[in-house]
Amino acid sequence: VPTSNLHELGPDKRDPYHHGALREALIDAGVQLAREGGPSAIVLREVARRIGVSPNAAYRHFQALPELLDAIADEAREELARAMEAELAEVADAGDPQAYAIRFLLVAGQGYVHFALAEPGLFATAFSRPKPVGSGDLGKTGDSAGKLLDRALGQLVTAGLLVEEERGTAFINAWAAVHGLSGLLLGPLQELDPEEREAMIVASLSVVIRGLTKR
Amino acid sequence: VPTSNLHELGPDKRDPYHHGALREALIDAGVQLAREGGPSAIVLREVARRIGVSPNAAYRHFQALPELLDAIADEAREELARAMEAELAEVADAGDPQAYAIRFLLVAGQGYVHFALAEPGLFATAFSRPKPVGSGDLGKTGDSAGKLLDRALGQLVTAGLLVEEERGTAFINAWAAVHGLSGLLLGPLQELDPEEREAMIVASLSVVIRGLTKR
DNA sequence: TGTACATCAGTGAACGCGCGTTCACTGATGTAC
DNA sequence: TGTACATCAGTGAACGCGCGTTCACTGATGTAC
Repeated sequence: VPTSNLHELGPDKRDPYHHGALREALIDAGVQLAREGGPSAIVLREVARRIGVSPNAAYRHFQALPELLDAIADEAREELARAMEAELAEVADAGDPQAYAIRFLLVAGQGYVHFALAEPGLFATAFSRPKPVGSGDLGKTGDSAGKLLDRALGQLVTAGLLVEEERGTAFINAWAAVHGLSGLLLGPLQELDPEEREAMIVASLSVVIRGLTKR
Repeated sequence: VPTSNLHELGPDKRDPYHHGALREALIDAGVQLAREGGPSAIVLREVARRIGVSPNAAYRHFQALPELLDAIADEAREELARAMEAELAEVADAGDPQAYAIRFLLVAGQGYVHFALAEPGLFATAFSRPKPVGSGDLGKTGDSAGKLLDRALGQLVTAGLLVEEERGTAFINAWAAVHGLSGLLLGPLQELDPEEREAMIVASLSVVIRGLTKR
């Protein structure tokens, strides 16, 4: 194979010229670093090293490191949402809309905490460069995990378990519960064994749901 | 003043020999760095620089940097507890034990979140090197903030608002609520204005209390 | 269809920086006689 | 009370390291004629 043909064979790691999808490759490698060691493990030189590209090549695609970090954090948030969706896909609609709405919120919350426990590095990265959420558009715009929570709350409203005026409070409430639980289970409560952990997730979400829907 | 007398006058910044309280000074300076920039701002060389001591002097008092970091995180946790105590000191016992118990828990939670908002660097530092809390001794041992929460729950039990069997769940529940709220208000919800923020804190804690005490 | 040339996406070397830690040291302090 | 000496708590210099970023460059690609 003559050298001049290498480029016709598509991206080749050993031939760095015209990588073609370097931007995506940089983000992917960064996500991998985040997965392994959290936000502080994202290091431009190591990202480049993993792709087999010189460190300064990144500057063709990002103004500087922070811009790459933002892209990586975005990706981490997407992965969180995908993990939640995966768990939600298994929730069967069993006729009773009230039971379904409650179960949907519960599983969404479980998905959130499960992701934090399974991917602590990505979870921390997702919130290391927060995308501000305004009080007006809670769940409406922004990341897809927020949209899932908003959908869950909408179902509670439709089912008559939550009043529309409390939807904003409920949003923050439910989010705070799973977010806090995630932080604690990864931190001071890291010694809880898996069964205790799972029981706490369910109990915690149950209390929130009870508190929200009781009027 | 002859040079030989300097030491009799106690620690003197310009005369580094036999500083006397270097260990405490190192921790204090580290806490200050944490206050200003969070856990990642704690840097041994800068700590030493601020005291006016050579970097390696720290090795007389700490085996290595992580040991100093632990001491600083301990101190941050203490400061959190003190902030909560300060708010709790103003809670008046107004006869009704049920109302008092609820108010005590509410103010404890507010103190927690207020500290996070007022000292984000210290708050992050407090949880950057978590002291594991076992499932058996929730609030019994460990940091003093946990003891305050345990006291609050004890009062709820005494007042007949919480059953003893649910005390463990309640502990994690209430902690998760204020911890999560703190993280969100410092992160994605940082654009909420102070009134909205305060309303969310109260509303969030109310839901938890309602969910906990409703049986 | 072939060729000149601008553009694009990478390279290689170097920069200055600040870090944690180690080394051999030194001067002050406390103790034994 | 004075003196020899061990100990203690610091110093100063140096180490190796890895980082983000800048510079001038180069080879491949795409385009105009």
